Amino acid sequence: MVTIKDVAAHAGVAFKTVSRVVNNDPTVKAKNREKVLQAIEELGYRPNRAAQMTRRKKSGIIGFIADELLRVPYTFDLIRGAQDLAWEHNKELMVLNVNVNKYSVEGAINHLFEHRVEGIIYAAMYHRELHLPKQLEEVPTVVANGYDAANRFACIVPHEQEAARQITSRMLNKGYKRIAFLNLSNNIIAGKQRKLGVEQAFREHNQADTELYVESMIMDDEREYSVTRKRAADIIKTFKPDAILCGQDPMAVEVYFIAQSLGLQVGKDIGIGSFDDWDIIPALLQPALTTMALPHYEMGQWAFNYLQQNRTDIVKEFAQFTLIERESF
Amino acid sequence: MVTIKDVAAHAGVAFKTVSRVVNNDPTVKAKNREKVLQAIEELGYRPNRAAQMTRRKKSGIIGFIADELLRVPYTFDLIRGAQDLAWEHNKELMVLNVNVNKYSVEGAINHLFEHRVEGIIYAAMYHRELHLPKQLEEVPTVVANGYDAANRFACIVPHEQEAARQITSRMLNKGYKRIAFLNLSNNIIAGKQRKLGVEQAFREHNQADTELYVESMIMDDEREYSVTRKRAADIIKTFKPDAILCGQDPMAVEVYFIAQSLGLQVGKDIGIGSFDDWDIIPALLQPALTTMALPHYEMGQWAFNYLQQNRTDIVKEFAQFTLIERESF
DNA sequence: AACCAAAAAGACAACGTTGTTTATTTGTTA
DNA sequence: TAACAAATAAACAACGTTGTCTTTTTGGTT
Repeated sequence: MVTIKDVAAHAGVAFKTVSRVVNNDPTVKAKNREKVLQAIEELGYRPNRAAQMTRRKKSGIIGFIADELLRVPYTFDLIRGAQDLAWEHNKELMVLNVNVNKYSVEGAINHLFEHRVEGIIYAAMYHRELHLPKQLEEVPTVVANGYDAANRFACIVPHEQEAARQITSRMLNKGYKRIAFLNLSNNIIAGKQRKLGVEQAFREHNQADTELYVESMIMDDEREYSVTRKRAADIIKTFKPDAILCGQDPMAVEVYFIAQSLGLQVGKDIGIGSFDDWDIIPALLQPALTTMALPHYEMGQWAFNYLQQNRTDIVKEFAQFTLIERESF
Repeated sequence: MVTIKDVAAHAGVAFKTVSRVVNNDPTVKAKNREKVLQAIEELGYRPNRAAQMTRRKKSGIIGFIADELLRVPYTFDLIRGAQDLAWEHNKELMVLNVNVNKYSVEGAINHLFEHRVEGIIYAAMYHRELHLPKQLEEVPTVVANGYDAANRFACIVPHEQEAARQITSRMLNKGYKRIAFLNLSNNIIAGKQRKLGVEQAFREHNQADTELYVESMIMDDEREYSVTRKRAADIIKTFKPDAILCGQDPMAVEVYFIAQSLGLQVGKDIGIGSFDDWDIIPALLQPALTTMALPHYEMGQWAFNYLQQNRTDIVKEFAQFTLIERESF
């Protein structure tokens, strides 16, 4: 590979002068700068980051640990959010996809430490409490889409309750009166907090809580989908809601099928809303599904910025969902 | 940060001895090795990769350029496939997500070159011909899920035709006789080649081609979904197929809705098959959708192995889809 | 105990940069 | 034109490793 010395020889200057040009040091005369730039061009010189790192004692690398199963499609936006900013700041994001069965989180951290990362973003697949290894305390760390159980690190999580309040409020404003909320499991944070948000909206609208039906459902497993569908059908038949709020878009798919089977036209006979903005699902449904989009991209950005600004305050930041209005209610 | 010299001082040996221990050099006496290992443990020493890189003149980093829109959920498996192997070989994967609007491919390549990557995996979002920058010729490069228009690099692509042949053959074997193939656009490779595969299966089964109806549809845009759905309904009514093969799983969702609206029970009154194994969609549908899974993980692995083995042969490898049998036909 | 070969450990240079110190060139003023 | 300060360029050390060469230690043989 071409080194700074090759460029210097080619341009007929000291190699330190080349270094100055590369680093935009203003104390290089225009004529020499020109010569050097031309030599760089001709030889195709590119600075060696590893050498820069050793000398500067800064890596310019931010570690990104992607918690276990980054299968949920939109979580990739977490990476994109961080990476787009990293690019702007001329830093590298080193993404390690941690699979509990294969390489442990500790292993990933070790890797990153060997690269002398300037900080670590730990991103969880879904909003949850995390028990993070002590090692992470050695380097600035920020958690995205989850929070540290021991409250050692700053974090950003989706504002579940507010999102639920907003979409429910929107439904009530549109005139829907009787809402069935097919919530996620009550064992996970999203389920717990969204329920609070829905109830809050009902209170704020002075809506009788008898007009609200909440049931928690599990949709973690393929085998449970048909159970979900049957149960949802029962609820529609017995509670007779004029709108259904689904805990996540995949559940909305089930509800659309039920609605069709019952001869109910979504958006007309029954309103449907949801959470996530899961990949192409909302657009695929007809009418297209109105849903609260998870703020993954924003969380990725926030996490990067937190590190970039050398912050050390242990905050818990809430990221706002975005209401994506389509035609389902 | 703790350096090799700190460890040496702590253990009371020359720093070179520490280096030997770290690199498993057998010419270190057990007693010294013990002392060094203990010092490493006590001080929490971790080798500095950047320093190793400069001295060894090898980076141990493989670049991974993720073509524009890695939004399609399962394409993340390409990264996983490569990264899992990288991990095994104690190498780092440096993933750059290239967005045509923001940073160009050239910019990404420059970044990677500055890190002195030992090779580059260029992964396309969907199977297509690529016009890759000349710069890539400077370093071992392999293309995944696409191929270089100028045939300068080895590549691996999904075996579209064979996949189509297999699933069609499976349908015919199961007794379906009259198949409507709602193909992807004929302008893209997957569309073109899958059509060939379907036709091949028909020939191999001595099935009259009048029993096959093929129509290419575009599903690139939300606004086209309802068009797709209407057109598909027409085809079912006029061609009266006993099975429908969909060009991609999202299209199958549309077809399920149509089937339900026509009172047809999927898997009984009409068989449905598809391509992609797109995220949770196949499992979400009821009955669950039988589909040909795209071999993204395998392509990622193959690409890494190609580089790892220092191959230079310009091959075009075909990756086999996997038939995921569920209950839709 | 002296010798010697083999094993082990140490010393020192090198990798490609940048930081710091020193030397040279340039331009201005007397 | 001599003097001098400021601007520019060069020289050299340093970053944390590993490669190479040299020295020391070890243990077996005479």
